[in-house]
Amino acid sequence: MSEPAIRTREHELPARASYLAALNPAQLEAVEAVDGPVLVLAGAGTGKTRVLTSRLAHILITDRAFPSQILAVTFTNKAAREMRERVSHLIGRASEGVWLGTFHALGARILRAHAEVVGLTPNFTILDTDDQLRLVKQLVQAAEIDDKRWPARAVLAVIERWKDRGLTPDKVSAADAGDFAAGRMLELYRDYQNRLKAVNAVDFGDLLLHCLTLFARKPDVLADFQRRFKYILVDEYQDTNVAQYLWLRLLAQTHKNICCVGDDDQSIYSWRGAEVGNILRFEKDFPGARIVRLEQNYRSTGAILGAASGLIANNAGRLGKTLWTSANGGDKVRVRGVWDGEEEARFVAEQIEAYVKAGQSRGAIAILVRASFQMREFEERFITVGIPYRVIGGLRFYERQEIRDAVAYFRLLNQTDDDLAFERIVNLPRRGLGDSTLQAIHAVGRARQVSLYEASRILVETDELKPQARSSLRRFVEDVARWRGLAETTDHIRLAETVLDESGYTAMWKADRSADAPGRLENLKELVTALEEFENLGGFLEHVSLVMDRDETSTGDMVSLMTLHAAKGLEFDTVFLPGWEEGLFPHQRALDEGGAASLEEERRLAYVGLTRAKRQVTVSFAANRRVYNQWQSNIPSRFVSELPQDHIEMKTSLGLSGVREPVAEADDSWEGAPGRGPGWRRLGAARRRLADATTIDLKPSSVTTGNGAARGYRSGARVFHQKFGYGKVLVVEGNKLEIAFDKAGTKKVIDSFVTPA
DNA sequence: AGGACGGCGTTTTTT
DNA sequence: ACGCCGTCCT
Repeated sequence: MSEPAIRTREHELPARASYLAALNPAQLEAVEAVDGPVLVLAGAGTGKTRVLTSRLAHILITDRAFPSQILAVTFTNKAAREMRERVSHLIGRASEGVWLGTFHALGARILRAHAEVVGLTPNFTILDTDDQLRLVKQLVQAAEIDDKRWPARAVLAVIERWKDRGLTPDKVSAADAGDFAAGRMLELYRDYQNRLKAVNAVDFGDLLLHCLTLFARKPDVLADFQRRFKYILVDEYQDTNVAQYLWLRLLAQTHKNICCVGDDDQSIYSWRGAEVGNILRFEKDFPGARIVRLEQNYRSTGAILGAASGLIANNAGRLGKTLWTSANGGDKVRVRGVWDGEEEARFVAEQIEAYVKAGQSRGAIAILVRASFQMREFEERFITVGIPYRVIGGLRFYERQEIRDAVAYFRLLNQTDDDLAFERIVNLPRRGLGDSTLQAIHAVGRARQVSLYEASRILVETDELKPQARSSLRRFVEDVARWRGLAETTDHIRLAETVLDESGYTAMWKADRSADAPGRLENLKELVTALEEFENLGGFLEHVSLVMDRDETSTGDMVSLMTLHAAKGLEFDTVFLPGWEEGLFPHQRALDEGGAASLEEERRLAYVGLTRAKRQVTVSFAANRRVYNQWQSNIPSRFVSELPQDHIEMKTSLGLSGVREPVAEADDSWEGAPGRGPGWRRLGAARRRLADATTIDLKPSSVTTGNGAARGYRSGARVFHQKFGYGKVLVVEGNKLEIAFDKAGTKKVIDSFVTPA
């Protein structure tokens, strides 16, 4: 330790000893090097979270700083939560007071305290993507730019990339702007920022960008923070964008005790502004920085590590790490070629059944795909044979339509200036306030320079609107006013219930006959329940837009299905990596648009996939795949041939060009599926295979999965299925049902997956 | 205001 | 093929 005068309270010594004793030499170095800048290059599975949490705990336990003098930044709420829990565990009490959170949550906290400096009030709204897009679309149209050629999505993407780079409109150069949006991109960016300010709102990028502006405008405020944060810790440093990097660099200037943990080989988010360059230039920015490499992997077998290392070695410009493990050997990475996507799904399902039969828990198995459309084939297969699974990723709670609608009501009550919220709900449920009414409101708003809500109040006092629209709008305005009044006397939970009820919003979903309406009502209930943890609507709104993430606590022993991106940071005993075909993985679009750099990012993605596995990996590729309902032939991914021979075991058959393997007998190509169907090498063309697909039936063993004693469904019965919604039973075959779903078409399903409707 | 029809896009996604 | 969006029609 560099400072000898560290005093440690007696009673904490044992704890201290134990948490340090649990570290390997490199980890210990990273934890104990608390003073001065440190970059920890942490390979996959080398215990980076342990290092971060131990380091934070170490700073607290050795009394180097008060909790409030520590800034610990993560990218996701999940990571923040985990870090808080683990630190609490290490120090034996709650880690309260530490500035621990995501970049955006911490940015918001700083910004709310000084909102006026950037022209906002402290109760500013944080917009979601929906709002952003609607706003941009309005601006593009107002500027009379062809929105077919320059869709809002693309315009917004440019704005966000600028924000990622820390560029406010005045910092964007003409060259940067280019001829995008008919050369008026910069103008649009300005308009966008002005509109946000006018409605007292920010987007996610602003949470950091406005901080930078604040720091530049108020050196004293910056100096306060710089002095306050004696120690800074950053997780997933390879994912930081320029704005985040600048934010960190500024805050670290006084004490320079910044510790960034990252892995350049796991940088997979450049497409949303992440700069691997940040990690590569760390030493330059923080002279004298100490670099610690964590190279001992505690997760995977030697075979898996060997395969992954061999693959990633094909990338240039790495900082370079040599992962090693004491768990040498292990099963080789299995590589399987199959005929088409359906067969791939069937193969994976059979393998999973075999693993489960052999005693493996389903929760320890994951299928990691490149693109989410690949999931469908697996889901269908799993449903058919009754393998319980869960999809990780997808819609977050806040992104659900009904939640956004409800939140828009709350936002309007919180701040009547929130025009975007107003627009969203003024006619939801339908109140007969259509385009013409909305236009009239907009006109008044523009003329008087007031919010849409204010404009509506003015408008209902005139006779400009037709009587019907006028009374309807008056009713809405009065409702909002009443609810706002109610907020003075009632708690926010009652208020929320009242609003959702009196607005007719709940009734709207109750009247909806579609399959997902009951679920939406459930979600609304959950939303109200979530309110209980907050003192007021404002705090709740912050939480809902910044913190509340998807509900992934669904219980049960289930196989996980997710994209490779969603898998970062997770680990499983057994991992399936399907779809390793040129064009899909690496994805054609990455190859077309990003050149060599994108190919390397795809390769890192493959590396991330492989290193998720502790014990077994199965890579697979299909010769044919239906893409947008057209059959497409593919060759195996170049990544397949980049896997070192010694660590893989490949089985495939004739007909897959680009594979150097000898022809294997069809039957022994398939472990766990002896004697199944004719090997496809004997089939001529895709057409024949198509005909064949319907004749290959379920293996009897497959059908017994699930808890499926006969449930006595009869044909004609109405049933409900978690994923497919309502439907009618057509055929009953043992515990297999053929069901015509109202929305999802006709499917075969195991009876235990449906309930009587 | 709301349903019907046609055109388009269709990698990855946190906050 | 499909679903979403925008436009057009009733």
